[in-house]
Amino acid sequence: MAKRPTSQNVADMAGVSKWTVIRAFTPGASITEESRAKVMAAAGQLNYRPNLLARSLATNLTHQVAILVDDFENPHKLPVLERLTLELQAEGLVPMLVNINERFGHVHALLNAGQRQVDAVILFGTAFRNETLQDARLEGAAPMFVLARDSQIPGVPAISCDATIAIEELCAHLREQGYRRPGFMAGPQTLSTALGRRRSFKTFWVRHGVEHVPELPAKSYSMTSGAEAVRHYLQETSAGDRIDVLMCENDALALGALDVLRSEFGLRVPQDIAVAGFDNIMFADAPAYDLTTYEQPIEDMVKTTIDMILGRRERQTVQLRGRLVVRGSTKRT
Amino acid sequence: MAKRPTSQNVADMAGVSKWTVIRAFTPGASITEESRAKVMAAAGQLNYRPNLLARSLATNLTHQVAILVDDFENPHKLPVLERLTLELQAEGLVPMLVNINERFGHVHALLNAGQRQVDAVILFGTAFRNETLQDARLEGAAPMFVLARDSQIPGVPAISCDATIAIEELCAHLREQGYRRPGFMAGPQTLSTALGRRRSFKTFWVRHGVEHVPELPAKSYSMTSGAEAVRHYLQETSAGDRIDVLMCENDALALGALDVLRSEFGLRVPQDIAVAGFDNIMFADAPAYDLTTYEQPIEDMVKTTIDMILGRRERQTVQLRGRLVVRGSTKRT
DNA sequence: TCCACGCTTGCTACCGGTAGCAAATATGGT
DNA sequence: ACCATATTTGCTACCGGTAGCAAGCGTGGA
Repeated sequence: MAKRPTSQNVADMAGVSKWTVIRAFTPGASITEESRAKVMAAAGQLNYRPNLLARSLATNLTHQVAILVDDFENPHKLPVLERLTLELQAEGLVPMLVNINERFGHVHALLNAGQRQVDAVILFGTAFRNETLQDARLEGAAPMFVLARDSQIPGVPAISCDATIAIEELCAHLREQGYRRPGFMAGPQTLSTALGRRRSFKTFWVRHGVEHVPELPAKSYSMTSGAEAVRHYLQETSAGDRIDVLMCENDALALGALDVLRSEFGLRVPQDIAVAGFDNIMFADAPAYDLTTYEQPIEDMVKTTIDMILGRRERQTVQLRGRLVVRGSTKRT
Repeated sequence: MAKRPTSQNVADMAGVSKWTVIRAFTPGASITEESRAKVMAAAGQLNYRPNLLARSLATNLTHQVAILVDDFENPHKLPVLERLTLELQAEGLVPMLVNINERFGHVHALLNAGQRQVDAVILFGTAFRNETLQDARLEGAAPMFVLARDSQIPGVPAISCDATIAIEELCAHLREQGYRRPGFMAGPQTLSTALGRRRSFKTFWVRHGVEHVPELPAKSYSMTSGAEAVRHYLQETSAGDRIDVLMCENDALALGALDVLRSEFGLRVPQDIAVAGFDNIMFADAPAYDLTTYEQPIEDMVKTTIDMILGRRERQTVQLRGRLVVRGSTKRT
């Protein structure tokens, strides 16, 4: 394969120095129209475009942003990734997608991103331990931003959906519909950065006189875990003691639960039991599910994150307001 | 923020030259255990790691691979992206995710990837015109690979699921179940690279004496388009003339169709009409859908692509065999 | 006519590595 | 002890740009 032409090649052809070539490609640089035309003609012939790698090395700016993701099971990731890539690209930033898993952990990924000199790292909904991000080796690495999750780490801003408001709105709706025996399905609790949804949920019901809120623990944030969790709960609980509304930490769990409630236990939703989720994934809207849920302000979150990355906004944790989406799975009437 | 240390900084601290520092970090380089230890001690102190940008510039290898995606509506993208990122990372390659859309087309993306000196570009299921990829400006750009789609472009290998075998297997199953009035729901046909699924489907039924195979055109590969397409078909067709099995070009279309068949027209699946899809997305397995479908050999496709990128396998178009997944939506018995 | 000034162009030094040659040092055989 | 050979280390040149200074050039005013 032919080697890519460099500014020097273009310069030779146009009969100018390589710096003049560079200037022709630098907006606002000092160059005559005549030289620019000569350069552009030669560049067009040779099919020249500046090497961004070399530019990055010299300017110490790569315009690359790493996005760390660890849960590809959740369909919610897709629309956020779409938005994130779209908006990053609109700002001339290039998204680097990093798959976090057992073999490729946060520290590994962050060190790697650092070596590649990325301008910023977005931890998109990944489950991390606070200590991990405070690893000494990460000193002086690229600035980090936590998206769609909490973060207690000083200096690492989190941009997420305001869980307190969200859960208040959701619960107010559930109470209004007459539900009084709430249960909560929670994802893995091993991480200190667990979402505040569970806490807000309990707080609401305690305030309204419901002391005991059963918890259905799920192994992961997936449909199958949601199915398992509700199956286990129903097998262990007598019909009389059963909850009448199940709030799930996200839609994936909720949809898994819904399937089991209906197809395995023959329960009617929402007559026998209501179900609500969080995220408003595409399938929540399908007639087969018709799930009440809460939509995160994706666009707002993404734009806020990018504004912080570009320094157009103060880098600090913010919680943005989402939107309640009421559907059939919680409408008793 | 403190500037990252360079090999020179480490060298000064360890009392050696910067080249010795580099050698300490180069596997198999000629260096004494003693020097390496000195260097590593200093490097540890300073928290030094080689700058991969500089390395890439010098070696003309970035170990970056661009992945072009244009349809984030399809849930099938997620598991493939997971696998792709996982396997790329396992080979020390970094995935760059590029969102292709109206504002950011193929040529733009390819030129950009070229400027960033990526080692390869993967067109993952994107809808492109042949002429686009033959744009003169793309001369000498990074090698391209088409994943999960056909490609007629010479020099651009496509790695996809063998549609002929897949459709043969699917149709054989449908015929065996007694279905004799097949219909096909096709995605947008504007592109010359349309999938071969439709052709194979017609071929099968013509061979088995079914001359007329109605076609249900969908505007895009999404659930809502699938819903629309089937809605339109049922409104236009009298009950007697109706098909008894609907094959959809992918699962997203199939699930949208299923929802409409059941909830809007009160049809029973598979008794009144059977439905089959393609891709085996997560929700195809849900009790609410229980969709018969065909699973693409994701792992095999991804590994083959990477082998070609790394030059471990000849760069040529291959079609790999997937797996038929029979579920309730086509089981009459 | 001459010089001051502004715009344009070319230059050196640099970003942080790699490649491969040459010098310095270590090892071994006789 | 001494030289041949192998290993280790340092060096120059380079990858393809950027930054900012200095020289070249053209123009206008005195």
